[in-house]
Amino acid sequence: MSQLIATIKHLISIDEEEEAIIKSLFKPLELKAGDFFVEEGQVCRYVGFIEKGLVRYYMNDDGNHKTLYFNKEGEFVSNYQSFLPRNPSNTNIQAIEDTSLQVISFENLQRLYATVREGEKLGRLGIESVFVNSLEQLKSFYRDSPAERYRQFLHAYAELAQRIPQYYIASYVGIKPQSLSRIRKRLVSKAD
Amino acid sequence: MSQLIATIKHLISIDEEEEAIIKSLFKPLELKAGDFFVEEGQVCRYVGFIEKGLVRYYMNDDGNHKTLYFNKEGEFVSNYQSFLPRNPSNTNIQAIEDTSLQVISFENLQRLYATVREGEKLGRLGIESVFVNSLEQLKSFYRDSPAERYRQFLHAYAELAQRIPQYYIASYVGIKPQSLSRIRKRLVSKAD
DNA sequence: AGATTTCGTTCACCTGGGTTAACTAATGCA
DNA sequence: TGCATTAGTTAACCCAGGTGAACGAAATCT
Repeated sequence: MSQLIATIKHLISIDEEEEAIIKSLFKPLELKAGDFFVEEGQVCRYVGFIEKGLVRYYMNDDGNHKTLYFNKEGEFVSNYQSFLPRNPSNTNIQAIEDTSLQVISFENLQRLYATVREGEKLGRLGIESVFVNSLEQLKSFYRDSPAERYRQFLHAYAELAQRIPQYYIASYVGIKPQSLSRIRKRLVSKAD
Repeated sequence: MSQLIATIKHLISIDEEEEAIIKSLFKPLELKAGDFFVEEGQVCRYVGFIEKGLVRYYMNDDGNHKTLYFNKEGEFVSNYQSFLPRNPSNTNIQAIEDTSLQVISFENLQRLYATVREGEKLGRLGIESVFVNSLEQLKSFYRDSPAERYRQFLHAYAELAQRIPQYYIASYVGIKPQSLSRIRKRLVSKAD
């Protein structure tokens, strides 16, 4: 919980009273590896803050799982496209490892907006960062080859590369595991 | 201006007084074909509503222009990633045709939020729709081949295909003009 | 109208990711 | 502990898009 408060304090100023309110609005959630934070067809009921663990977003392309994103400890997780308008989700969010979260419901988030002075700002910053991430990822598809996207993934998530299976990384990069193997081989021979 | 009001009424309820306020907060802007709504490095100062004409978003990938999106009459246009946090834009928005807009500044948008009862909702719906579009586009890169993306473009923007040069469409689809020519030829031969 | 640039097409050749399949190593399970 | 499944690698072949160049048709300029 202290991690969550620290992260929020990086984004907005809160006093002790507000800190107490925020703490009362979140509740813990534990996911085992393989459990779902949201599943396709369900409405995403929470925004979660990951204290420990790792989740992946993926969509189902008849049978094929395409990995869209990862979130790790210290980050917020939600399908805002489902959470905000309260529509059924068209993507899945699944724990890759056993994962501990603090989650806030839609109703409690409205309370947070109403009672914490910079609450709305917090919400806005959260959405903005998700939005910017998705745009950056889109731009990367326009700009970069799969090999380059893999290189950037390693660069941006060096420590995660150990915890995420290759075939999820391949999927995130937009290619097949066999192709990622090939790319890795090419990178090693070009070793720098 | 009446187009703008009609579009807003599709999204939220406003009374006559609010309608008058909204009208007072927008001002007209005319762009000649080739003019910029925002240019890289500038802060995007407006959200615009296109009354007539057509714009494209593109990013500069050292010399290569990658087209990210199009907006036509009846749609809102802005680089929210620059407009909201008031950061310099990393993309360009350029008129493809002579374009007539009604634009609202950041300050006036805050006034709209403050004085129109469902103003905040209007803002939220606007952002949400842009966000959803960008996610759908990202998913399409994971799911679909360039040929399929072109097919979907024709389906979604049938009337625009006449007004947008091929090489912009190719760029939007994520391929070279030569490849788009090839794809078009394949589509014709498979004619259905 | 004539000259020039821009746009779209076609072609030949190249390249990198997809596919299928085989194999090994690691992991999970009984 | 041993067996079965899953994960990662390699290889051969295929194919769609990239590249560079050439060409004709439009659009633009003077």
